[in-house]
Amino acid sequence: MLAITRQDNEETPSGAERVLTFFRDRLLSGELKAGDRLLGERELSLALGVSRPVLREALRSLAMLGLLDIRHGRGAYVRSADASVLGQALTLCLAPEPNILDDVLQARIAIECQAIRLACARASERDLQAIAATLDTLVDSLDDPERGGGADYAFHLAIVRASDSAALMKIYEAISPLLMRSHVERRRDTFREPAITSGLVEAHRQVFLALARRDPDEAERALRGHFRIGDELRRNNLISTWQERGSTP
Amino acid sequence: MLAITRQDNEETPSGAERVLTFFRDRLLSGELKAGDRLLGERELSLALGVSRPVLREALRSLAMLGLLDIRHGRGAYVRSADASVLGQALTLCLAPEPNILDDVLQARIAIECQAIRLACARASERDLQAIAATLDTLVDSLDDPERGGGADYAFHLAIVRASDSAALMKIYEAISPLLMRSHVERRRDTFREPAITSGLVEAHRQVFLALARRDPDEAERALRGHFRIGDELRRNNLISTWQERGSTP
DNA sequence: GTCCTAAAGTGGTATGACCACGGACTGACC
DNA sequence: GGTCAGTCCGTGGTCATACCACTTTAGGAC
Repeated sequence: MLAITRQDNEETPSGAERVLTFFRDRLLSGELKAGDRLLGERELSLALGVSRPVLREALRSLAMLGLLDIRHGRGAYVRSADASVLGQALTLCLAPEPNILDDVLQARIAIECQAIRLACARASERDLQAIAATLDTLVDSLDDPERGGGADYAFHLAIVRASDSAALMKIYEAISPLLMRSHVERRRDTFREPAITSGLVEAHRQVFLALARRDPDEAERALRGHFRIGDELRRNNLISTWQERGSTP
Repeated sequence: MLAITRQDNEETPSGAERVLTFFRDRLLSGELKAGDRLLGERELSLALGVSRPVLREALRSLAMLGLLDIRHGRGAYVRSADASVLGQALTLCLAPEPNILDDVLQARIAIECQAIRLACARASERDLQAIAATLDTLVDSLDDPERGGGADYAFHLAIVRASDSAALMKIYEAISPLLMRSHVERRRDTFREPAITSGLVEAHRQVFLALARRDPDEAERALRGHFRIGDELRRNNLISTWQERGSTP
């Protein structure tokens, strides 16, 4: 059901509902595909038998869900499925939860560990080359926190992409905004010392090698190890920060 | 950003935008919390300086995102974060993808495997008892496909819940609708013979025991084994179906 | 006290008009 | 002939107003 406010039993699908179901059906069935242009609001409202404000409410709602791209003076276009809406919805859903920025890492680990297993079986040579390229970028940008962070993300994203699973990819994109916020937040706690960064590269290399050898168990093990190390580093930094504060109140 | 159609640079936040950001901010900051009742549309439109149709567009959009519950004759209430919207958004995002009902199983495996690892560390005694209860239901409803399917889902859901990770839980709820469709679709391919069902119970029991022993590696191994067996069964059934069709065209 | 009814308040819809933006056509100018 | 400017048309964006449908509630009849 696209319409939220509805749970009654098949009465008269009041105007706005009709419009929503009308588009939902056509979007799900593929009759309306990305890039298609909708009729004008006036014609549509006439065709669907509703007033223009009602039609607009439905259209705006669909735009809010990221399904339509409505542009002033031009018209409404069907938008290609976009994970950004998912990310927004997830952010809003998880907003009231405590420690969500820590918790979202669990989802990240979940997706990536399964993705790398699939990637071991499905990754094409081009996928592997793409991942290797992100590794090169990672090495090149060790001293640049900004670029380095981007390369890090690109590496992990490339792995998920190599899994060739649309579901894993969409979910990963959906949690990406929260992942970014989490990453930014813990930048305050993590220092990139040379010893750490070199270890970081090595960890990524191990993950990549296991993947290139098409060894799922080893790849997942390496990946989990990589995550665990990062977690411990952050924890240690937090501890030492506390200790410093304790000694100099 | 809650508003999709906007990417320009800080011009005049046209009416509808103002309303959207107004509510988005108050929802994210917690100033508006679940259960709160909004002012009437007429008062709100007056207070925010927009016309009622515009105000309604924004309100309906928020309702579409599951953030508001608007009821005729009563008013608009802030809704507690609900994963059902996520599920709908995910369904619409994944609609154009081929074989999405198979692919969503990868996401399921990803979430559950990480969830059971966390559950090994975090599950309370009550969590374990809840999981055990679903196992009992599963055994009791072996001959009832309907109840059996429900018990099966309840078992896996209880594991995710025991992980005590809001993110994993929300995502699992989000993919649940697709999971259901997937389950229904492959009911046509899977026959529940006595030998299979007994094996099914045993597989679930092994998963539960490993979890109760708080052994993450073993628990994940058992869970992956359970998924793999189900996959192979389905594949074999498909093969035999094809062979039958081939022999009797 | 209980029940029914009517009024008030709420969201739902419709109409019509006007404004703002974008593109296309057409004309003049180079 | 090509290019640029202005105008016009179609589009979404907004507004005001009126009326309808549903829910609740308060008042009156019993």
